[in-house]
Amino acid sequence: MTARTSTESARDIPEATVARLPVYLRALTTLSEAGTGTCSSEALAAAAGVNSAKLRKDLSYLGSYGTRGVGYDVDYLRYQIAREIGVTQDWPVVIVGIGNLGHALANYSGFRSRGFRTVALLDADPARHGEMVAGIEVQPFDDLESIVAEHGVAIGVIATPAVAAQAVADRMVACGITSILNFAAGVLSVPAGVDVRKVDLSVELQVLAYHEQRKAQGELA
Amino acid sequence: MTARTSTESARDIPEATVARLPVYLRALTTLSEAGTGTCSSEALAAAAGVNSAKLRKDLSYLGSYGTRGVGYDVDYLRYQIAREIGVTQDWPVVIVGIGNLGHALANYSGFRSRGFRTVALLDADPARHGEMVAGIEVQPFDDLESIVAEHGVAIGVIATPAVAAQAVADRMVACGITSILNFAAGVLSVPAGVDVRKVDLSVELQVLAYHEQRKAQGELA
DNA sequence: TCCGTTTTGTTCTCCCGTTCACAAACTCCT
DNA sequence: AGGAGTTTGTGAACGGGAGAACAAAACGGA
Repeated sequence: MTARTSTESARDIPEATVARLPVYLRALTTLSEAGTGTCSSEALAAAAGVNSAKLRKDLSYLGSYGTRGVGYDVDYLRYQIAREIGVTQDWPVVIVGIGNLGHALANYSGFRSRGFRTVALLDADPARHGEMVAGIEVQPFDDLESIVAEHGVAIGVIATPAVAAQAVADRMVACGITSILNFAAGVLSVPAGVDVRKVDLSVELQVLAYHEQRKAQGELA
Repeated sequence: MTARTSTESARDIPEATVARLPVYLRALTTLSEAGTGTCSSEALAAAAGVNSAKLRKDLSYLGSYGTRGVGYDVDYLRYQIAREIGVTQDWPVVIVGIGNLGHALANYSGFRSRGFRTVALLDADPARHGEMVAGIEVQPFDDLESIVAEHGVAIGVIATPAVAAQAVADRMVACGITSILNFAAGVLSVPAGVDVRKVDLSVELQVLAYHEQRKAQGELA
């Protein structure tokens, strides 16, 4: 899904593993807050909802952070995963398109608590400019370039209607953004070296509908 | 991701293909609206953002709906895919948790236009009851059972805080819902036969952060 | 110190999904 | 009617990820 064409680095962690690391991170945070100091791969796997063998294999890509016969130190492992996926540092993020979804994203606490700082909310509609959302003022989309330059933004979020998405993406790429999270429908085309991840709510529902339909067919057969 | 333990049916379409069918469906709709009557696998694949060989293989699981040397009839193929994933019929949906995200979901036009009808918005907070969102009144969560029974709801959406999610899922399952779209953080445990799909916004950003960090490391190496 | 217990890290095998490559099938032109 | 040109549908090779199984390593008790 995510196009990777940039430079290869020493250890490359499988894409499937990368997608699970944030899940482990969250499980570890929960365990830590519950006062757990050490946990086995079995326990952590249960908390993360995966197979323990898969968990151990995933962690082995990062290094050897466990102790045989004992398990993993929760806080230590948590730090190692956070460092590996880069959430120990602070990532400035720009959100474009402050409709219903943009509002929800701006207010979503899960971003800030995980190292993502929303530095600007942009919208092309002048009627929205000046509105305060989640303590941040909505600014004109044309301010994109100056904001990206000022804060060194590398990650952009697109929450606009589908028709505007490609134009927004082009502007983002032009001013140096290299990672895009896209909530708009349709396919974005971006140059090599730019990562795009897409979240499509209606696709998720349609997949559920397919399985639901199959269940119904099975019953009357 | 999605646990499938229900009855196996005649043709089983690979999970990866099922996830792409909605994308093809959208591309076909766009083509149809642009007045295109026929298209090749190459053209459709470009519109959907996939490899043409993959597209043809995916479509071959549904049947043989193309014509060699010509391509696919846009409207005919669109109908076939829609029928296969079950969006020719109307799916009643319940949304639980009418915070920022719940608002966005209730207002999201992509659901209704794709055969999903929001029949109820539920929230445990009495302060929200009676509020009109997207033309629908927010009702108490305790009305879940009666609403599900009345409308024959099979699909539920969870947009609550993480702490409430498991309890909501349990109630949903107890009253007959068999497909859940979960936006809350954390792992849901449900009995076999119930499908859960999870959308985790912060996981998506963290995956981007990982790749972004790698790009940065590559530059200074 | 030595042995049994626990748990990690890793190897091996299997399966699913992707991609290539090509034969079959259809259209159009002569 | 026949041949050239297109495009589908699919067989086969390939690569990556999932899970089982086990050896290596640490701990604890006698």
